[in-house]
Amino acid sequence: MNSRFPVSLHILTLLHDAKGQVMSSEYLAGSININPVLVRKEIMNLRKHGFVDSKEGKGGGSFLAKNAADINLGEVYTAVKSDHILGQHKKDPNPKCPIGRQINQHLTDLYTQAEQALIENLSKQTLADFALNFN
Amino acid sequence: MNSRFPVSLHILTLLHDAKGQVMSSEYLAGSININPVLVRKEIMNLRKHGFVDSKEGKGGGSFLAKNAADINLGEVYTAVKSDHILGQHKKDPNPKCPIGRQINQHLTDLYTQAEQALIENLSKQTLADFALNFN
DNA sequence: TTGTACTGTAACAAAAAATATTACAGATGA
DNA sequence: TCATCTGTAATATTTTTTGTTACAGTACAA
Repeated sequence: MNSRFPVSLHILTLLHDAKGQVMSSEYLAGSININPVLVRKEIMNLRKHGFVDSKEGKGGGSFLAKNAADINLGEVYTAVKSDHILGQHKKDPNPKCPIGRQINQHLTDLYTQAEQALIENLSKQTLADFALNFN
Repeated sequence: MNSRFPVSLHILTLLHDAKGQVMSSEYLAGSININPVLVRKEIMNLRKHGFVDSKEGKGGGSFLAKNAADINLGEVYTAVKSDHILGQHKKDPNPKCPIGRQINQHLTDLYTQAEQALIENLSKQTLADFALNFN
């Protein structure tokens, strides 16, 4: 499992905390303790989804593009996730086995509904709620 | 993300389908299309949790140790999961940053409740229900 | 108009995690 | 007593994730 979700949430929390001030990838990376290039990549994704925006050039950096109360954690999760939460299944089970032949379809169905429950739970909380935890 | 959950579920489904007959790790591995040693390791874990049992020696193999209707998928997930579903967070964010200093605790809290929702959803379905999908 | 400090992005390297392989002792049945 | 399994360790390979280096392009500011 990669750490894109926690990294994204960390970035968003920092940007929220910055109250509109632009933050450099260098600074964000310093708080998270990862490479600035990874931060910039993650920010590209967050931008693509409309959560943040950024300014190039001297004095540039990034900032929240919408109100923290309008970003829910289910959306953040969705924006970040790539493969199935329950573990990617083998692409090529044995087609000669009646179970092997059908398992991927049924796993996909199972994952889809389980993931939906996860997302619904995360969606109950906004970035603003989450940031409220910090003092 | 490893594929322990789908592998475990695949094994359990095959054993259920076998209706009590012992199945060799070789056969199971053949349906899943992975290495038999991995199957045996996964079976050790499923055994430890009381889902299956196995017989050594010639003609040996494994079989379900309880009724499929008494194994729910939430339990299977719990038996198999190692790290956090939402991605493990960095162990060492910057302690000098007020956000970095506290984020891990809050991520853990968030994960715990989100994972709970996932498990509750999975628990609605038993192995018997899942196996019913196959024909 | 030139230097400085950023972003965006690609290409490559290193580290970590997952999976596969080999090997073999011990159990069990025929 | 042979053949066929499990259980398990040790090691190798592959894949995924993360880090690093590099540099073009943008914007501000002296």
